Amino acid sequence: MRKRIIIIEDNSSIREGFSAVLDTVESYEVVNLYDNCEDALSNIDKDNPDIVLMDIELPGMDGIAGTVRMKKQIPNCIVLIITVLEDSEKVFRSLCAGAGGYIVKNSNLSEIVQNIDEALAGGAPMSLSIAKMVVQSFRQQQDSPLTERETEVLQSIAQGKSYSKIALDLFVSKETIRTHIKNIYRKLEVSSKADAIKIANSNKWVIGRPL
Amino acid sequence: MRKRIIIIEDNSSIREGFSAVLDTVESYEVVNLYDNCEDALSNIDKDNPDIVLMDIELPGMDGIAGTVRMKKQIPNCIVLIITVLEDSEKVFRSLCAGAGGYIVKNSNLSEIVQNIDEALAGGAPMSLSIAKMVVQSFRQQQDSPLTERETEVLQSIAQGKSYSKIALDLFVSKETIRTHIKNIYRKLEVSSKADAIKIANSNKWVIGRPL
DNA sequence: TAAGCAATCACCCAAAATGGGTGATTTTGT
DNA sequence: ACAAAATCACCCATTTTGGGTGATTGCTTA
Repeated sequence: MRKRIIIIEDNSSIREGFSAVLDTVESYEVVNLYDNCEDALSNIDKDNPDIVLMDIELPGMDGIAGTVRMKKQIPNCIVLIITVLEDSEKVFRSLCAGAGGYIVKNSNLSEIVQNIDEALAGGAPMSLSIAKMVVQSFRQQQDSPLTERETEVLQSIAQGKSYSKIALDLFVSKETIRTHIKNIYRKLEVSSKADAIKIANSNKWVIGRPL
Repeated sequence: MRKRIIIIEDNSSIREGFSAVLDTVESYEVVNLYDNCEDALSNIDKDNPDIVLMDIELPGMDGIAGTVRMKKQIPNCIVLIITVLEDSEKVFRSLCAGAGGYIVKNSNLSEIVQNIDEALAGGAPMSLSIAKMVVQSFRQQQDSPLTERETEVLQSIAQGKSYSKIALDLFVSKETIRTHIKNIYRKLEVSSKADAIKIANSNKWVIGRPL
């Protein structure tokens, strides 16, 4: 049976281009084209796609939120993100949202078909370059102004712990933790937990994920 | 000039095996073998390695902490983790710690040499399977008991924001946020921010990384 | 050796945040 | 139409937080 494909992409050239290209493939059937998620979502049951090609940058609901809803509606469909490999943050978030893989915008027909077939076959349709990019984005920077202990404390703050709890966990006095916090605030030039976490995170001075 | 290599691995068979194999390569020089990080660290300046092959599971300081200190001592050296591809959590953490790549324990000579040469060449010596595994570990679970709004609120909590700040950001009253928190606590059967974050994180009900 | 940094701890204070309770209304989706 | 979700309000006591101004110990490095 031919695989049903829908394309959600606001750039009409790219949208029509992909569509034209995919329609030449025997085993595919492009059932619908959309320039936004909302319309696609409201037709999703009728379209009943096997594959969704989704742009990340979209007017209204973006491709990440769209992916979440799409997977909720029809969990068996595979969402492939159409990307230009620029924003590793967005790529990462769409992965978390349940995207099944990627298609690079300037791919040629055979690459696109290969990606889709990989996805259909259940393999992880993720190119090495994308995986590397995402993983790369987790590398900790080495030039943090924070000491190891301060990083540890900030990490605990990011886990929502109170000063007292951190003190217990690190076997020191609450006052010691307070001192560390004060030093962290001074070094990062902030005066609240949220700001400290934001600064430290954007500079990758702490590990992004609570472990 | 021959590249200086040290191997840190507590299993003597693997350690000696790698050493023997690498010594047959013209461009490599295995300068030392260790069965723990501590000894390796104290000799690091003398050994002055270009490449460190490091096991993750080690007695005493583990390979992740070892990687951090190693990179701090000699930032230019490349740490390659010797792994059996089992624990995606550990793999992820070693990436964050600054590991430059991976070598699978059962690799044959040509694979090992290829990985090391890739690392030396500055490429990211990471197999697709490892990258996939790590990225996979970030997939959000779909069966969260939390609503979208509640997830959003918990996410903000994990960013260290106060109820007032969250209320401002989401354009609702502080009381609304408090209600959401109460519902979150009830659903997760906890009664503190830290516990809620811990539960939600271990079940991947929130995206692991603060964005 | 002296200076500097890191890590530890203490006490003061006022403002803010938190957790729990008990309500309510409106919107949304099925 | 019913249930779930999202919104808001006011009560209460306790804890947490941020800022200040100290101090001691140990390590490193100029």
